[in-house]
Amino acid sequence: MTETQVTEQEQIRQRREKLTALREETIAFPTDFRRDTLAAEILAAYESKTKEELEAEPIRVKLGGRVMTRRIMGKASFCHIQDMTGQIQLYVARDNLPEGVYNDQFKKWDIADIVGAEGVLFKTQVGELSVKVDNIRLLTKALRPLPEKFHGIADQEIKYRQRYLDLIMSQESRQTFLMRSKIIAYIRQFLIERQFLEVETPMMHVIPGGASARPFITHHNTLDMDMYLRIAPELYLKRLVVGGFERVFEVNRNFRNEGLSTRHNPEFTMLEFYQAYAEYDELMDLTEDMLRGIATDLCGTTTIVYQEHTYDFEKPFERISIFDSILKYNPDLTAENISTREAAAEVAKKLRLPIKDSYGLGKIQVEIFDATVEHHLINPTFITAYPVEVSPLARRNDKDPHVTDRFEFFIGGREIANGFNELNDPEDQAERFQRQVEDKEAGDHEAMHYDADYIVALEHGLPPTAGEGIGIDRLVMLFTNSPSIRDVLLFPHLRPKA
RNA sequence: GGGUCGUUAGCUCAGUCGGUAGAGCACCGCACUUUUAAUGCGAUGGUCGCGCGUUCGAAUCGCGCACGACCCA
Repeated sequence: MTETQVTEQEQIRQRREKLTALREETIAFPTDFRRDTLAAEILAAYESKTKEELEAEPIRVKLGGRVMTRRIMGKASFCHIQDMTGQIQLYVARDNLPEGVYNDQFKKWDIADIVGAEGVLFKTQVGELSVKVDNIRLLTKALRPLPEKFHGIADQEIKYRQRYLDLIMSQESRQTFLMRSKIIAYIRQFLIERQFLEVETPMMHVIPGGASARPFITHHNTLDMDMYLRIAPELYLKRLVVGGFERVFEVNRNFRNEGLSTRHNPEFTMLEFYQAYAEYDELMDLTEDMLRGIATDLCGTTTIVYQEHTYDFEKPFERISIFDSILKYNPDLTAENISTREAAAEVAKKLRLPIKDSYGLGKIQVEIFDATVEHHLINPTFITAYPVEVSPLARRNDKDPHVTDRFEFFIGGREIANGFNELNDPEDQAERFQRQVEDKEAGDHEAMHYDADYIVALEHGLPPTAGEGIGIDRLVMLFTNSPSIRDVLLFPHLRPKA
């Protein structure tokens, strides 16, 4: 006996013994079983049939699934099996099966085992559509028991670390990830219909760019150089627009070396898309259409409930500049209070915000916004006209050179999207990168690098373009009423198990 | 980084004032051919998160650590 077998719990040991016996008499893990239908398909098609109709015209089915419950009553049993669509009840009686199968096989199987069964549909005394089984096989022996059937898994840690158990046990959790898949598929279709081309750009960057964030560092052995996991695909996608792919998008992972929280995971999924010959207000329209479409087509309603709030996706979303939003939510402030660096710094000081000497007016305005406005943005809201200082890749506004043609989108006090007219002036971009390098040298770890190759691309000519990024995880949280980003990530990052 | 709560059987949870570790589900045995949290009877199963301390004696009290959840920055 090995070390593990000695310490193994009794229940696992018993199952392992059954597997050993199984190996001796047959192929323990057969692969030749084929099913011809699924639990939910059967329920959808025959639920409405009466007991008599099912008896008059017997319907044969072959199903595979995991045994979730078992009620053994001597020579007959009921059990529910679960496949990817849901559960259906099997009626397994000794006299309906080939000689010996019931006593020598079926009764020795356990909850969690995976079986293949065939038989005819019937209605039980209380009217549950079930399968009267006349042939059943064990397909996969499960060596470990399932969590308690009634309460399921209460420990969040187990739900995250052993997601497969959560998926087996929780219909709600399966629903969330089904919805996630549908949302992403919807977005793909939505963009492809509008002539966007889906592309894949590098995950490993020599210069991390496209966002303000600390990157993960990795190392390429052959080239003997450090590389960075991407923090955003932006600069590559815009290179593609230079190349003539005038509408592109990518849905994929970004990596940011930051803390973990209910809203942050080190790797998260971002949609970025770029449309030449468009401006940012058109992307706001497109974003509204997309979100309204997800609500209508996938949720079946424009009224979205998230935690304690209800959102109406029917109405047009509010659009307000960051400057005006500060005044709106700080009635004691006037335009003068946030129009000069000196006055704004005074306001920030009263709010006890940490303001560094290197911060200009724009950065201070954004700090005030983050502290006093962001959490108020419960209803879907576009905040526009972000300062140039915090928007190193966005095009300067023609009328007000202090701000950019940019917006961010908020729901429930959370940032969901960020879009702007792309800065396609290579000389302006070079100056902005230079400014970022100065910030980095001054100690700002999140400041951008100077990407000379990207400047060369811009020098070849980026057509007038608007682009946007949407945080998919946060979007899925919204549409699945999930309080934590971990609830919408199949395998969220946790601290290593002790 | 700070605060609050939690960690006891495979799972869900009790555990009184510090005095031999409890229940339900699961599992095992017996009975049971329309059950569905099946039922009835019986049995098995424990490094009480880890470490140190207080004490005649610690799941219980104290300190530290680990992990998790929530809130705050």
